[in-house]
Amino acid sequence: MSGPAAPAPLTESQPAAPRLPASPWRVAVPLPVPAYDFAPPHGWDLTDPADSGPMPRLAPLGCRVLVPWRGELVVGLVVGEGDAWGAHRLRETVHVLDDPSTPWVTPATAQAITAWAADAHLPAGLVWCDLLGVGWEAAYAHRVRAVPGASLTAFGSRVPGNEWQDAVAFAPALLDAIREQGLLDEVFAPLGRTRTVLTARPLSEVPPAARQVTVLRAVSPRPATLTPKQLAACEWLSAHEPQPSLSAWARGAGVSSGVATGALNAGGAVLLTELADPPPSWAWLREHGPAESLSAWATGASLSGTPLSLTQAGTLAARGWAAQVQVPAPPPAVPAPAPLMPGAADPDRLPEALVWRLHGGRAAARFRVLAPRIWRLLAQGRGVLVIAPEHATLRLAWEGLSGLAADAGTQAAQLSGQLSDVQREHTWGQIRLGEARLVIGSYLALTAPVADLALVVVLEEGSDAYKLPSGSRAFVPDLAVRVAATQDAALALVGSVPAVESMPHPGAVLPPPRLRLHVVDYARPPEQPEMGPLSSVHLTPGDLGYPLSHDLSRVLRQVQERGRQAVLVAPRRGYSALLRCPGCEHTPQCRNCDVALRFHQETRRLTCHQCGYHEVIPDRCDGCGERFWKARGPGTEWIAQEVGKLLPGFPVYRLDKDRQDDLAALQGGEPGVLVGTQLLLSQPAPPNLALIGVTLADTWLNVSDFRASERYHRLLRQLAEWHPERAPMLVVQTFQADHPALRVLAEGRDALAYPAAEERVRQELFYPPHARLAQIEVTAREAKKAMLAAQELADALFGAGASAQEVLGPAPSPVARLRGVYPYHLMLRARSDSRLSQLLTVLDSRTWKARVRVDVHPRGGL
DNA sequence: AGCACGCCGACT
DNA sequence: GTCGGCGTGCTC
Repeated sequence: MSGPAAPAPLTESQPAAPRLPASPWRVAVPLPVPAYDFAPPHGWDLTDPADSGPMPRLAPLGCRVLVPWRGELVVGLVVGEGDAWGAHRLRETVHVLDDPSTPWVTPATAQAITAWAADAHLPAGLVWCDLLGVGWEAAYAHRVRAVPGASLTAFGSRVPGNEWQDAVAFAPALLDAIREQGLLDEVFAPLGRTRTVLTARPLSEVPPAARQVTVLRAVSPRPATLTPKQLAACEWLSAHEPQPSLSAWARGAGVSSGVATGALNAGGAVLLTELADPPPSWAWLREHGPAESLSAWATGASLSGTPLSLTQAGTLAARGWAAQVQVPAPPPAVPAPAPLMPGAADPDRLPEALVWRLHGGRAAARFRVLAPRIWRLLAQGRGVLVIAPEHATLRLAWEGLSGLAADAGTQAAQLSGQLSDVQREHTWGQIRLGEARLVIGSYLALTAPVADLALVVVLEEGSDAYKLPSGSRAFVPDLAVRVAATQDAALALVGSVPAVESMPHPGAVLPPPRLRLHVVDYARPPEQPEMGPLSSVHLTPGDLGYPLSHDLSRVLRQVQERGRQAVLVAPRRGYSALLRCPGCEHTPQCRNCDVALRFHQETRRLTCHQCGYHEVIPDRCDGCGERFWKARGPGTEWIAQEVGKLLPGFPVYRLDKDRQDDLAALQGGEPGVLVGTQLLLSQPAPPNLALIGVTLADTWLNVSDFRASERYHRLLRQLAEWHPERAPMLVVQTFQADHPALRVLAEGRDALAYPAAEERVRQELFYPPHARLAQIEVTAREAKKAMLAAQELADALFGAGASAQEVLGPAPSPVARLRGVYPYHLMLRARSDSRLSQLLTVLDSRTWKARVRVDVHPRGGL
């Protein structure tokens, strides 16, 4: 390849020593397909400036490349070396986008993620598409020509010639056909980010037509034929010339326009075409410009005393006084680091193990303990990556840690979906060039090319938010383990409470935050359940009060009296979990899924929380024609309504997926009650918080998932440390007041108590961390088809030597029908990752009669 | 994922 | 006679 702008890694070929051919490259494209092999670009193995021996150049691992894909060029990531050249004739990589000395992704990370994808039996492209959030959209100028001496007439009439031409002039498929024959020369040049601005065009470049004006000037000597009035007008004109128009002249001279016309016709004045003075707004733009837009020009000029309307600005620009030019865009604004905390250089008392944990206390306290370690590593010139599961944790981490970077001689960079694409791209560049060595972000930061990575911190490693909802269903902490291990970096698990899986690692624990806990035990009411009014019938066990117990109501009234703040956590959004006919017990169901429809009172709708299907509330019961419904299982709407009845006149706010009230007053310290779902924890705690109520804790336990109680315990711990200083009263209403996940809090035990107990249970039951799980999901439109395919799969597994302990199921999904399909689940349970991967190879042994999907390390029932 | 190919029901 | 449903297969 040659040309004016040869791409970075390619130089003119030198007289080559005998060389082995380079291996193919394995390239992941952002599609749910495996990584495919491509040949290196033409000439790649001939031209390594750094090396003269008979070795092929290595694959540019972690670099982005352009590869031909279905007749077009797509961005791919080099994730490994391909198999030795097989029978398949490989297409060539067209271009390497990144300089191999600063790859887009750290080569070790590229391998770690790809290896995980292989172990999970997922296509590499699917995993990379999920995890690499920035870089797939490369902006480049692309020019083509025919290879010198080649004739492209066989490809048609509109084909590249011998001169370089912009590739957009040709159909991608045509170019690819020529490319495949080796007859296309191509050059690529990266395009920087630009913006369009308005500048004042230099006078010499303003079109002459724009500058010319017709003006009136007096003629001297004055013709003798002028009337007295015409003469006076001409005298005035000679003192005030040039005049732009007859009417302006007449007005100025104080005569009628007839007199002026007459004077002109009599030869007392002439119309001349002259070069005008540039308009003042042009001069303004030349001095103060460039302007971002027409309106910016108009307002800017007007503000500094040069009146300019938007239409005038438009006219001037159209006539050529201003030009639109592309200028390099300035770097986007990125989040500012927090001020430096004191104590960063304090002694570091944290474990030195390869994997360790730090839990308990409050977030700020954990970051204070963590800071000396991070500071030390940064000061040594190494890199640190901090991963948070959601925005609230990310914000706290940024506040608590980002200040360390400046003091340790580097920068902190934030990477999350909160930022714009442009911001993320800019930040990625800073990280890639080693300018920012402290990276704090969401899962999108996991593949960031952090220089000399020494430590990966996973915050709240047990959080379900780490389970990616999209195709790969990856659990981010699993990948963080791999990323850290391949780079010999340590892994720290830091959060309010350790995941049960973290317990085997060494660690530190901070004392639990102060807690005032009150448990309302619904299971121990006086005998004789008593029938109440409609909204509080069956579920009311005795007279404890439902859904707000008398105890909770009493504290809520105190909150109102004292002008404080309270938060109520409801287990679901909407008004109620379901509607039931009091006559025949019929419950409206979703038409696509086997679940009851949720009742939303505000929209008067029944909605499926699985698939989004909704309908208006039926007038009468399908089964018996009854006209009234009974609501069961209170949600946020119901709770908020009860609070409104209990505390008349007291502000009630709501926060869930359906409704996000403006919480400015509450965050400013004004009194009120906030009712919401778990989404509440994504907000800072209101400053005057005196009470947190959990309206029905049992909902977190009634989930068919072995992690349900762990999740419930984590929720309680997070609520307990939510407020950064205070210890609000935590009121938990439950039918299971003796549940150990709750009891350890009541007993003031530390963050390890419950996970440690749970780990012992898991050991007996052969569950994580003592086993590795993978769920195989088999789905089909007919239940029987899915069931039979799942059974065949199970038989194949047993045939391949799986034991009865290793294969659980198949069983229908907890929701038997979802979005119109029937999922069946098969759980694999192995001693080790390698055994699990070995069992999973059975999936690839043949094709199955239903859709099969693997979820390694599944979490959550639904 | 997208896009082709391919085989069976309701219509200009 | 065709248009169009989505099942299956392929992408280096």
